[in-house]
Amino acid sequence: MGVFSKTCEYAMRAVFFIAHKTAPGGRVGIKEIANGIDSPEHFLAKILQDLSRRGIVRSAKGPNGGFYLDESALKRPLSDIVEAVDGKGIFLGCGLGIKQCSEINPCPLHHEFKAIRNQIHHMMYKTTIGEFNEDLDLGITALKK
Amino acid sequence: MGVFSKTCEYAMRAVFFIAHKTAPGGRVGIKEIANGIDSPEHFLAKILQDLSRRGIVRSAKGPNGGFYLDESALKRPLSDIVEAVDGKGIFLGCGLGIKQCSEINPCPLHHEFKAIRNQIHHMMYKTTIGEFNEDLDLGITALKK
DNA sequence: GGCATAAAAGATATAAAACTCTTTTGTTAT
DNA sequence: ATAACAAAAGAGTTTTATATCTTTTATGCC
Ligand code: FES
Ligand code: FES
Repeated sequence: MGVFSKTCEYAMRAVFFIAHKTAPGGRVGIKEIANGIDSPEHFLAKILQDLSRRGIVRSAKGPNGGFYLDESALKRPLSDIVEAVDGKGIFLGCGLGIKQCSEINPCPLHHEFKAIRNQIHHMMYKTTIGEFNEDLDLGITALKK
Repeated sequence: MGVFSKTCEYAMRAVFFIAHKTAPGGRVGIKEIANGIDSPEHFLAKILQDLSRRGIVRSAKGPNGGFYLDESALKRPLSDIVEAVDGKGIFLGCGLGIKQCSEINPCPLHHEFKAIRNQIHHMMYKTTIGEFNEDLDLGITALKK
């Protein structure tokens, strides 16, 4: 696996996709999202259900239903999604897996690892869900392949 | 999970432990290692078997047997262990999980993620297996709790 | 040789993550 | 009201990661 779980990767890509597709208003259905980010449809549905319960995305059933975001969601940091799905472990845990990362009982990598871990956190925290809409529009960045 | 798999975490801690314990020569048994890094004994045995097959650690059966390292191993980069256990995915894969991380078809996080990923790689590559023996001796750093 | 030691190898077991399928519930439009 | 639509919920299955247990093989010592 990479740095994040597959579930988390799908979650992030899906949210970016929803942000992009519904920027002009409207909703986007699970099939289109799954297709747009190249993920298994039913599995993604589960993930989005969860994000919906946690208030990160919104959803509507029935005709013209689908997923969308409210205004405030676009300004949320990406770290909210990571924490919702994978927990805070990645931002706080020891690189060598000892029970408790601390200054008092540090592992050999502590100093250097902490710096990198904080950078990951910082990157995810300053990145907002909505900030890539333009790039996606222009095709400068992509969410699959 | 953290950045690395549990298997990989155990592997790194075990190798540091072996490096430390056998610095003066001799070998160290699986029980002592498992105890010293707080890991399940039989599971760790599997991991070390694997590292042994890959030539990262050495082992000897019978009385006074156990695990040890040859000279050159102490100078190996930690990244060798990570690659042996988790593969290169963590050093090369896309942060959002798209099939292929590339400059041509980058995901929204590509630029920033790549920088961090390279730092992880660099940290693991410049860190050698033997370089923490002194700190461990002095109790400045620890491999459990 | 015979015994003790200790890792290697093999076979399972358990749990968690990843993925699939079916049914239910709520919505909209006719 | 009913038919079509689309997500929610529930109940699986499959795969991968993690962990345990048992048997075999190699080594050193007497
Ligand atoms: S103790 Fe290992 S990273 Fe802090
Ligand atoms: S394409 Fe996502 S990190 Fe390079």
